[in-house]
Amino acid sequence: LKASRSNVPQTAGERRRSTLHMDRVSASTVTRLSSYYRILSEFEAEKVETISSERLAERAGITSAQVRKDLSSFGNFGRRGLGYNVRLLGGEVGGILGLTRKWSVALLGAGNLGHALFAYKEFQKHGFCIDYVFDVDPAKVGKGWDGIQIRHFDELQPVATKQGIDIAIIAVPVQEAQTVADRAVAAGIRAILNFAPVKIVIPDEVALRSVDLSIAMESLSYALAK
Amino acid sequence: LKASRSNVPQTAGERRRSTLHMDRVSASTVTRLSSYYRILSEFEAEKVETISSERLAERAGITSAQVRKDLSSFGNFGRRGLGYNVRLLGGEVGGILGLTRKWSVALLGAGNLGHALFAYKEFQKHGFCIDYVFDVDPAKVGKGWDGIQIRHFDELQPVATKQGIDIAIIAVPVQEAQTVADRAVAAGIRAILNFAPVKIVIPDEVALRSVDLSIAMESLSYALAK
DNA sequence: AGATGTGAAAGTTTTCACAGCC
DNA sequence: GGCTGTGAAAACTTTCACATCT
Repeated sequence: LKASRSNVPQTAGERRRSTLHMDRVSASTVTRLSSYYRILSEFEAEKVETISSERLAERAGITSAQVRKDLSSFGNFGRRGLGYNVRLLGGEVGGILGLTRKWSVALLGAGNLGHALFAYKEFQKHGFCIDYVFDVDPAKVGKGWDGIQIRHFDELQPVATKQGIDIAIIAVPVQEAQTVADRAVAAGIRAILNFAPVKIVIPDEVALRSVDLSIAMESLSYALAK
Repeated sequence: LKASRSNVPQTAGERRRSTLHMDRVSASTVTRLSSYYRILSEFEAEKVETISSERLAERAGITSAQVRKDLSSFGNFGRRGLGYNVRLLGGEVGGILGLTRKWSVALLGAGNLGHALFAYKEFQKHGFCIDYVFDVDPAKVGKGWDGIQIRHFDELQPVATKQGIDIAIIAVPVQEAQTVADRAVAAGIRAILNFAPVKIVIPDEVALRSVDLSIAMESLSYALAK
């Protein structure tokens, strides 16, 4: 989208180094960053202080060159001859991924999948705490999970406006997914994680990621069928 | 792995066309195949008989050249000037993905996530029916979901040997994931779908796909943080 | 005319390999 | 000696564009 800055002369004052690096980062790099973050937490728990790209790569199941390239898109975090400081690098990666600040998350759909996501420990561990749950089913609205009350979908807009919601998780049946996404966008939500197996169309400025559970399954089926 | 055939002269008699095509197919192609399959089912439900790569691409949100390239790795399914027959192509794609035969699936871990996967409609719709559920928790073992009894993990090996299990879904906590995977492999299971956010190490001949729910979330967080 | 199937071109991602610093 | 950071090469993926068939 935006032109790479490397050939744009720095006009209005020098920018900070760390921001200089971010030309255009691929989705796979961001995905790997998540796994580096998890691995760094593991090493930190194991009281390891310093780590080489080689050892980080080993745990991630990739090459050390890949690790260094990925990290180098964001800055120079290592020290030649030594490696990376585990705690410092963890902090940097966490910062890049936006895990140092708290995001307000709303769960749209309180069915089986919704409940599993609500209870999913890893979300909490990484600072994603589901603050609001919405559904249309009168049998569910008003009930609570772990102290969080399930609200009616009609409250999405007012809650988003008053309290602010950063991320919406769509966990409704396929047929309703697009409508629910539209309402989330209308409510001003800027990021959507979609679990319904359907292509959601929303404006470009809203971030969208989809997780399709069947696709992984079908890829296995393909592997077996060969 | 295998050399491309294009420059290998056909020596010992003509091979069948459809098998000739499969050199080495990328993971992204297989992923897109899943989405073509879903879209073709939709078109079939809409009573559309013939479809062009252009219209298929439009629904999938990609280019028509991509659709044609993907399909051409498996055979010549279209007719020039006309397009593809929806029902026939659906059958071909389903066959390629191994969706025409029934796979026996075991769910390992009967927690929240396990339950959501067990109840997940899309798996059933695509012919993946969970036949067995295993857990270690004595409070769960012996109880049943929808007529399927939860068994103790120790029964995995005998059940796999006697009844045969094609695919194991790992839905246990991170710490136990590797152990559970090892036991699945030891029981002779050839395909594993892992939901624990950890790198599982198993022999190459066992197919493994991992779905990490946090990674999609962190990718959104990254997008918001920019 | 209309749309596929496919080489060749363009673009992207990964790996190599080594200069440069600790 | 050890290990990062990074241009250049290799590998892979997507798009173009057109010959080919109905």
